[in-house]
Amino acid sequence: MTPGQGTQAGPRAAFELLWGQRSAGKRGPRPTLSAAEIALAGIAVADADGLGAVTMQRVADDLGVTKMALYRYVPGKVELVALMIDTGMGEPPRLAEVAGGWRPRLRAWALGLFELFQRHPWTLEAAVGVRVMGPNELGWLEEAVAALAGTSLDGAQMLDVVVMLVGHARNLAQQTARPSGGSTEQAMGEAIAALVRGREDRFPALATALRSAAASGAQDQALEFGFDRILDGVELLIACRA
Amino acid sequence: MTPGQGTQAGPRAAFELLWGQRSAGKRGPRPTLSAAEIALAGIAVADADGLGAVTMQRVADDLGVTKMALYRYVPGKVELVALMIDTGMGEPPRLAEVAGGWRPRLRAWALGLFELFQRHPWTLEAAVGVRVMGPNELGWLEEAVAALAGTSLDGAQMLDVVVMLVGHARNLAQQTARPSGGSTEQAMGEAIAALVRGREDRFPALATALRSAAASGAQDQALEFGFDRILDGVELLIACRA
DNA sequence: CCATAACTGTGTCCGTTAGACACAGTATAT
DNA sequence: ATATACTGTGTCTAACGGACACAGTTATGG
Repeated sequence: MTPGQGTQAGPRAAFELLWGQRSAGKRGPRPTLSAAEIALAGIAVADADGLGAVTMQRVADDLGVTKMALYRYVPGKVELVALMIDTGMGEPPRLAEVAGGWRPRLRAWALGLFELFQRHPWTLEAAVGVRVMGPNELGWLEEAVAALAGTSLDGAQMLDVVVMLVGHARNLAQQTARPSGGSTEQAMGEAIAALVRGREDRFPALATALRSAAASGAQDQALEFGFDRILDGVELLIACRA
Repeated sequence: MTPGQGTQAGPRAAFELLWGQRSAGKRGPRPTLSAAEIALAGIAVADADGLGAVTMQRVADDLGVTKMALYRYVPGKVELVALMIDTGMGEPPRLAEVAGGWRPRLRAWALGLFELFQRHPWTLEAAVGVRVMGPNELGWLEEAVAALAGTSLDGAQMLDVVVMLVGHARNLAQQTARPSGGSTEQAMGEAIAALVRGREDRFPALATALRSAAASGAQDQALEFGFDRILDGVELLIACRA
């Protein structure tokens, strides 16, 4: 797409990289790198300077090799980013150790996902659109569905609940992302308030809501608030089905 | 960021483009274009061939001018994309005409947002991270908050509810996006099922959930399901506060 | 023990991208 | 009529992802 029309590899190559194991033919010089190392270097770059700074050149420089050497381990940049995402997710949390049934477990799961998005903000812009999920990402999904296994929900509903939680964690991480320390309510509130100021006639409801929010001083509860509402709704459904 | 280090204009330029009015000095030749026209051309390109195809060159070609002519109206590409987003949103829906109080109104609002994401899928990858909101985007927000104006919620809670709905609509549009007609449950379900197949031992809960979902045959209810759960939770809160 | 075959990393090249800048043409105000 | 402000164009650059040929390295088969 972007430059040079790229390799028309398609999602096939990404699948092989994420799920296939290195067959490791034995002949030839020892590989000085591995796809995992490259992914880690890319993650380091993305964490430090954003996804835009992740360049084959930059990653190669940080690893002390030439840009083209990376293509021995990684089919292309999109596949590298896909591997970065799955590597950055890491092992899914062990929810079986969380006591209290499905609700505290799902809550811990969603909170962990949110913290992950905060730790690696670039995943928000990297993991968009239809893409191939990796083993770790699927493992996260498995854990969440497993937490709902005992309930009266059917399979489709379980998946829908998980999608809801992902959406909320993701969307909230997105707004609390960049400006170096600004918290959720603060970042969003101040940005919007600055726009509404002087235009209260065009946005009256928004203006009063912002005044009320600023007066009550309650901050950074959007994440918890959303989880509470969603889980309340789910609990209601579970109760109705029993 | 990406190439050529770009203009270090910052969000200032985006704000001017989105909120400032063209002062329109009178001397010189008639401008053959306007920022709005350029944004519409960019939207057409993005709708047809994706955000990756939106190039200054491509947009300029479609408008019958040179690439550099665009820079007379638009500070740079990021500002153009910002204007594309706000233009693509269009006028916010008139919720006052929806009968039945806050719940049907919020539902209609969120559904409209979802349809908008489906109509312009590129907004999903364009509108990430902290960015300057435009007048239309703020107008959408105003409508949603206004729908909640009569309830017992305080300002911060109203904003939190809206954030939740945005997150769900966005996240769901993201999964039903590309593969040309694949519906939500189908697209996500089939993609995941293909990965789980042959690995049922690693993802047991997921495997049974997928089997159950496939058996029940219920499809494309993830959107409605999420809205119902969220609004149930909100209704519960409103009832508790009264 | 040696030759072959497979594998690795490097250098060079290409097309495309966003944007800078100087220039020529045009329409209005004085 | 002339100066001034504005428009669109052509040319240039740095950086990007990726193709490709090549030289160096190591395990394997004879």
